[in-house]
Amino acid sequence: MKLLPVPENTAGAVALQKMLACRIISRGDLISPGLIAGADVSVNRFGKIGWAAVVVLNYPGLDIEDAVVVEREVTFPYVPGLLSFRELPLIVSAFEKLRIKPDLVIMDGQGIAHPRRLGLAAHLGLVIETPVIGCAKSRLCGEYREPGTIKGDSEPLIYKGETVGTVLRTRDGVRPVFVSPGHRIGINSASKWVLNTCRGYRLPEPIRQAHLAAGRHRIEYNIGNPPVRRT
DNA sequence: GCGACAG
DNA sequence: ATCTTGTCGC
Repeated sequence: MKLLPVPENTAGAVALQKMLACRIISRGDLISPGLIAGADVSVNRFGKIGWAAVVVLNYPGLDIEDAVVVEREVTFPYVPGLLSFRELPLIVSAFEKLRIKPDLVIMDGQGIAHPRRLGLAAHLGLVIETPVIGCAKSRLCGEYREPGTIKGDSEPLIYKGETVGTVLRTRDGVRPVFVSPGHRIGINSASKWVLNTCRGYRLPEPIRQAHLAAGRHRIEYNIGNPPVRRT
């Protein structure tokens, strides 16, 4: 089956998600992933062009070993719950250009903490057949109690009576992040590796570096293509 | 019908 | 996501 088609409409996209979700493996642990990648997408103001960045870091050093940024037109609109159809084409093509393949990926967005259990990170895991963790900056679905205020404090994220992820404080006094398995990793291991790759900032280093890389390319584009202005 | 709603 | 400088707080 085609894992990432261009959906005819939202109904088709939803139907595909329901079929793919049953393939997700949300269990397992990783003992020592020597290479951890971060992925993120930046889209310009009009949602016309996007930049997908994938940065591979070694662990535990977290030095950059490889980085790829892909620039491409974004076609699918942003619809809550259907984000993967908008961003995955870019992300996947960036992964294909990577010289070094990571043992684990941390992706900006939800994993199985999704209405149909197929958030961006889960969908990515199926496509690249690699362990992926979803680490989102805000909630899409599910309920939770506010975790303690200290780095490492956490609370389960529960959706329809089922624990789908972890609300995790990655730094003292900042808003928590929403961690959930994407594919080939369990809930506990997912939050463990997010915490292990946090170095003084709210977001784990792999995602932070990917975000920075994508942003740099967007700036370059803006310099070469000055925005038209009205006087 | 109403509110919620990753990026 | 993006538009954006200074500013309040640990």
